[in-house]
Amino acid sequence: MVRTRVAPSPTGDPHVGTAYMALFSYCYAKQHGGQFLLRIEDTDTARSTAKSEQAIIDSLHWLGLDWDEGPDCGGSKGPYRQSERLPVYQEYAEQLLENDHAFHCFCTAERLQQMRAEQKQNGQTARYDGLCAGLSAQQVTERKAAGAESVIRMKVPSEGVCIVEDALRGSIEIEYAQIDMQVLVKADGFPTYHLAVVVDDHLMEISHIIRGEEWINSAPKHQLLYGYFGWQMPELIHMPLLRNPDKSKLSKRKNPTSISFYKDMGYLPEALLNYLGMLGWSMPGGEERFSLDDMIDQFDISRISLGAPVFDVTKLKWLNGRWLREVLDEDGFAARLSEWVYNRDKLMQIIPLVKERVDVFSDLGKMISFFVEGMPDLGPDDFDYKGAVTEQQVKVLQFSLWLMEGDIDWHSSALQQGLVALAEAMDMKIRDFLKPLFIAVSGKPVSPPLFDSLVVLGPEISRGRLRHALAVLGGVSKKKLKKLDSEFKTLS
RNA sequence: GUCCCCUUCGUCUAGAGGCCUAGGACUCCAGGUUUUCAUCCUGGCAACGGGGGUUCGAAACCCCCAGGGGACGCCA
Repeated sequence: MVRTRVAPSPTGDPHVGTAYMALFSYCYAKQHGGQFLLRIEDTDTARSTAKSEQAIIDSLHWLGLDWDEGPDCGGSKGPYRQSERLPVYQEYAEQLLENDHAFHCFCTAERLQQMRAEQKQNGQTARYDGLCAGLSAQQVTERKAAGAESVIRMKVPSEGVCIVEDALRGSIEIEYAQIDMQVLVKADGFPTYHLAVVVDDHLMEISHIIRGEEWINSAPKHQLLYGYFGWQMPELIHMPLLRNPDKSKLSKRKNPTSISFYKDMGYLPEALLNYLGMLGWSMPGGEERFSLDDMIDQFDISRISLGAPVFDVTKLKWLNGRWLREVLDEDGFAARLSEWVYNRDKLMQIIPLVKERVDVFSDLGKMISFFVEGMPDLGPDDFDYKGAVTEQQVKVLQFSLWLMEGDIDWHSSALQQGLVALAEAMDMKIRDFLKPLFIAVSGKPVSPPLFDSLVVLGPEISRGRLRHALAVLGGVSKKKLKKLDSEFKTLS
């Protein structure tokens, strides 16, 4: 039985890279008549949020990548949220300890940092030096009794070569000496990714792991753990990483990476999926427009190319256009359009903002057009008003963007509070402060109330517009960004 | 720095030793259709990273180099 999974961590916006892995995992499972599951990897207590988990679930459902088992729908191998499986990991960590495959480690962060720095300086791979590996049971007990914090690390052979099989690349050889004695259980008692993923994939009977290439280097650790437990290793399929136009790993600083951004911009889920499918994979017949079902029918991992593809929004846009005009008839188009923006929920959000400002319906057009625009059509001239200082505007926009990228509740009052506080910290009148934001967000010097508008637009589009405005104003150099960053930090 | 992965037009890709004077698509340019624009159609620009092998024959196989990317966390 083929069983695949996608296992995102609920930190921040749901990423197109997650959708990419989910798509390939889904296709592989479905093609083989197997199951696809969703597991939430929330073992990082500091960064995981329920909000993010919900956003991931919503985004993947929007795309139509539905799972057979998961935290929202249950299943026989649950729970599917790692924070709810703590006793399970504890049991297996205990087992490793008993069989001498793991050990307690009391090293401090400072010591580890120093050790790594020295190793790197000596041209070695940074790796735990094994100081605590030889501690006796008695020593461990004593130190614990004395209240010392500790973690559990896995043991790794000091010699030899580990060979992991990748379904796309064949054998990959990595010397054990290169492999770190990974922490398996943190001081807070939570497992790290490495322990949790192995235990869960085995218990959930995952047969094929489709994940990003970034994981290749930790595959030996996982294989070692499978060996320690006496479990069968699943097939490994490492997908190439999606990249920014500058070839670095796809990141939100350089490219919109959030699935909801594309949803809010008015892309069709079918088109996004289709585009993701053509990155690193192609239909045997060379068709560029294909549906999820087409992909499942024709899927074949031997058609995956290994060069990491650049996520090119221009081509995605063209593809979306094809779906819009070639696949949808007029009824379908109308249905999708109202689903996107002219739905009742959205209108009910917008109406309170414009009702007082309108005499006849025909006044409405120019007032609300910015709610349905992607990026407003802006030029530097639009920021040229009485008393305008570009330098200052850039600062306002960049600082506001950072504020909005932070952990802020996307509600009118929270946004108002945050921005007003920022204006005060910058010693600016709120009116002057808000002006460039109005222009950036609405494309006009006047618009319905800003904070409420931001809420209607949503975080993705709002941030996108601020970035767009910054670019219109000439962009911010790396050097300047650094300077602004330190200034921003002193303010907040 | 150490280790790992990758390498065909600017970008996404086809290519499983002869069908390759390397095909398609996006972008861009030129032309046509269209009252405008868009769509659509036609055409054009543009690539096998370099060097060694193997072979009658290499974009494809092997080796070296270079370039790019990734990993080196009590993040995932």
